Amino acid sequence: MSTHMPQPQWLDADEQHTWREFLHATRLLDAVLDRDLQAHGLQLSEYEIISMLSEQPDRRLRMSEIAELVVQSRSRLTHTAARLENRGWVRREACLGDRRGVELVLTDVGYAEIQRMAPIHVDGVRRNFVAHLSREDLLALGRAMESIGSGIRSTGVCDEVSVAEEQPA
Amino acid sequence: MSTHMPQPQWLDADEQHTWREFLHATRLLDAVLDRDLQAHGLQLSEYEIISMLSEQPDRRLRMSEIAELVVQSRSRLTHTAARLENRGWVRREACLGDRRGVELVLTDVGYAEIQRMAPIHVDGVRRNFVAHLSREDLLALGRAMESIGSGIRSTGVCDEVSVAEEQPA
DNA sequence: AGCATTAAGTTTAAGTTTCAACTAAAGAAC
DNA sequence: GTTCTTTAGTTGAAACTTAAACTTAATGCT
Repeated sequence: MSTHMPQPQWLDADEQHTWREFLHATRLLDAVLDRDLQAHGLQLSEYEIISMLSEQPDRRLRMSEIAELVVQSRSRLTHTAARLENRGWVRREACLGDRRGVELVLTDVGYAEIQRMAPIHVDGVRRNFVAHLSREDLLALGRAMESIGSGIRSTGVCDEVSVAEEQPA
Repeated sequence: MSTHMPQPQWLDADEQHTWREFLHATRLLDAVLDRDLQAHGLQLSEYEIISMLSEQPDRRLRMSEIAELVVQSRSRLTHTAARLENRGWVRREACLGDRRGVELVLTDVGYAEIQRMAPIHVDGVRRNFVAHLSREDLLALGRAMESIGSGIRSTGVCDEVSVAEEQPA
């Protein structure tokens, strides 16, 4: 190492290329998946929340757990939950054992809704994502993303969007 | 029910796992990269625009070209460009040859700004993304993302967020 | 040429997300 | 058992993004 990182260590051609394509592809992917759901009146970020709930045995999850799972700030989740609640797809319930806590519960209407959406969404994921990966690549990608994810979680997105230390100037 | 698509073809365990990790990792990645830039007063989406401009030989690009490159709606780009213009980092110029067109030009101040940001951003990309990929995985990922990207571009994000046909009911 | 259509950008309002401040409860320290 | 700190979640305003309507110019068609 050095006293202070003289060079920022640029990306080489392959690294740069992969990063570019990755960024661009993820943006496009988000856009199409979102658009397909929006055509049925639901945002991808809302879908993700409901989807998480639907997979729980009791169809309920604490706000803070959801926030971590879907990588949203607590504040954002509060607002989104309010919207979903207004549509009658989820319900807020006090959390037994921790009186600060709130659980989001998927209603029957909400459950029906996700059942209806899921095939549409999955089809989009298959056509736009899975279909382009060989089995081998699929597995390698899974491992890579796992590693990237845990790397970030460990070095801290911290809370919310986290406070980065300001450089000493 | 219809004659079409009897089963939606669910994802198998590997596919599901990879998709989950992918979605989660990309969200985290976006969050950390954005946070690192925000600490210096710039959003990732703004950075991307300026970065594209800085790579052009004449540091200029048409609005519509930028919009495609960074996958933003034209409207969003108009607003963002206005913000950047207010900070003095870009300038709007009429487009010779097409009087509807507008070009965004990176100012010297904007150029200096991106020079300052680039090392920070690249460092984040390296630590949180590149560092987790073997050379082999890196290349495979590059190819896969290329394929995903062109797949989506061909089947149409279309314009803006595109209009999906409503199902016949 | 003359009219319809498409493309490039902008605008305004509505919708969503972020940011910072806030309430309330749980844990820790003493 | 207070007091201090941390955690959970909400709130309201500001910032940003989206959606739809609109302006202007380029293209196509006849």
